[in-house]
Amino acid sequence: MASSPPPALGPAPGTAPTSPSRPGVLGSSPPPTTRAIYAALRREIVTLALMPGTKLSENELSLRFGTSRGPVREALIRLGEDGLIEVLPQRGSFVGRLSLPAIERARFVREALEIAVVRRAAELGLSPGQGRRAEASLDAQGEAGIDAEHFIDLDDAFHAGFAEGIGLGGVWAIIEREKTQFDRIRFLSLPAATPIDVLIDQHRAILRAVLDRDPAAGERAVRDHMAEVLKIVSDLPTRHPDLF
Amino acid sequence: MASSPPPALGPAPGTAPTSPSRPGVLGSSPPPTTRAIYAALRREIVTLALMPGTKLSENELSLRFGTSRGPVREALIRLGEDGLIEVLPQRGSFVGRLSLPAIERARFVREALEIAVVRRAAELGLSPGQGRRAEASLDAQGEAGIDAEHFIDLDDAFHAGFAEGIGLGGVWAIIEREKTQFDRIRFLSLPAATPIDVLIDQHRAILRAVLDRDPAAGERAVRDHMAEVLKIVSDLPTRHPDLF
DNA sequence: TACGCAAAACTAGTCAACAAGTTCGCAGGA
DNA sequence: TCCTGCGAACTTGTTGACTAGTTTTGCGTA
Repeated sequence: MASSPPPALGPAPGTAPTSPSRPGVLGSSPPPTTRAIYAALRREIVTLALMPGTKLSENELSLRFGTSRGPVREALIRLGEDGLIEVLPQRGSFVGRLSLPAIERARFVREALEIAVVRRAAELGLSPGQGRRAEASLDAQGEAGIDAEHFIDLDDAFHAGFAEGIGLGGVWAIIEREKTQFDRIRFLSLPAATPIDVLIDQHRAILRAVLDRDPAAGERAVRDHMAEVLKIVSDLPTRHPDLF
Repeated sequence: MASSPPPALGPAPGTAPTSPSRPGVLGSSPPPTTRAIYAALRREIVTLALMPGTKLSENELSLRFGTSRGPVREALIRLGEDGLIEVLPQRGSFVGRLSLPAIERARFVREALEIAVVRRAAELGLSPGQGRRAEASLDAQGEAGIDAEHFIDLDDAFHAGFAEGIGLGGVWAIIEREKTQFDRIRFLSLPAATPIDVLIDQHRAILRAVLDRDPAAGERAVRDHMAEVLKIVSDLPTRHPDLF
């Protein structure tokens, strides 16, 4: 590898430099190679391009990405820390299967944190700029329409906005980490998912509560919104038993 | 290193096999070497045996633990993921400094999650066994008295009990992750800390609310309890400016 | 004495080879 | 046909050398 010209980063399907914002308070930027591998694999796992249970060989991956096993190994550690893969010593690394308890736990955590965030946002109020940006996001969400992946990005940004609005952007990083669990089922059940219009209405209700400075209404709106996930989940294990 | 008989794991001050329970839903047990190094360093950082800002050289550490740089490196990655160290490429790894925003964020997250947990515990009720164990923990806390480190263990177990009681033990893993931030300041200000009696009274209030099936009272009790941290924090940066 | 530059002594990042363990398949016998 | 056991082909874990970058040190010069 040191003798031949390195062909840069590999022929991964979706190697967009997605940056799921390190949760840590400290900078600690991983080296670009490890980071790129992490981002690529993470994306593929979340979008179910890599199905749960798939074997991930360090050797194969290092071949595919054109590096040695070292950086691949470090990326796998990070993914393991995120609960996305499972490393069985001397046996192999596997894409983590979906787990109903894990999904319920993620829902619980997200609900608790978003309620706290929205409540505080309603108490403190948003700056005019933040309010305007939230409104703009709502419009953009309506226009996104069919493009589900784009809508998801806007969705995330909308929610993250409240955490940043109260000066606790780091909280969104934690939510994002947990959210991964139902991002996977979201991609699994995109057709059957809740109509986007309904989601946007719920977003609108949350924003209105915050702008009205009404914490209780905000909490109710968030609870409604989070309940949507439950509807999607219920019959999933019977429809896709191999993924659980 | 390969020629001489490996002297097992090194002469670390506190190499007790502390197991801060991996948060991930999946098993993913790291290899014992990495895990031991991680546990030892984590303990030293949290107890301030390693002061914020201290340089951690991969070379030095590998020498100290009697391994190569590989496992050390992997342990450092995990610590970085926990926000306990900061690794600056080509410059060095450093024990993370304390940060008021990070501490406030941790407090916010813990409060939000514990409120949600205690509320649900109050709604669902505890099993007789769980109730008895919580009572027993209260007694033990009283007996722990001076032994601060032992009290902290009991404290954690008491709180974790509620999460497990509602079948969401994983939630405590997230709290524990965040809690690290004020574990460090707890060790910093042990003498000036809130008297243990007060803390036990607050614990008792939380448990009573849960046993009385009174979610609102539970939330108030948790809020009171979490407010203690704020009292400790306030004048810390002025007393220990070098740690921030 | 004070300044500037160059070399040496660090740092983490990467790599390829080796070690130890697990799994799978095939050959041979009952 | 079925069971047993050996071996080959995997897997991750560990190692020490090498690379590229940063910081520090100390010497030579003004």
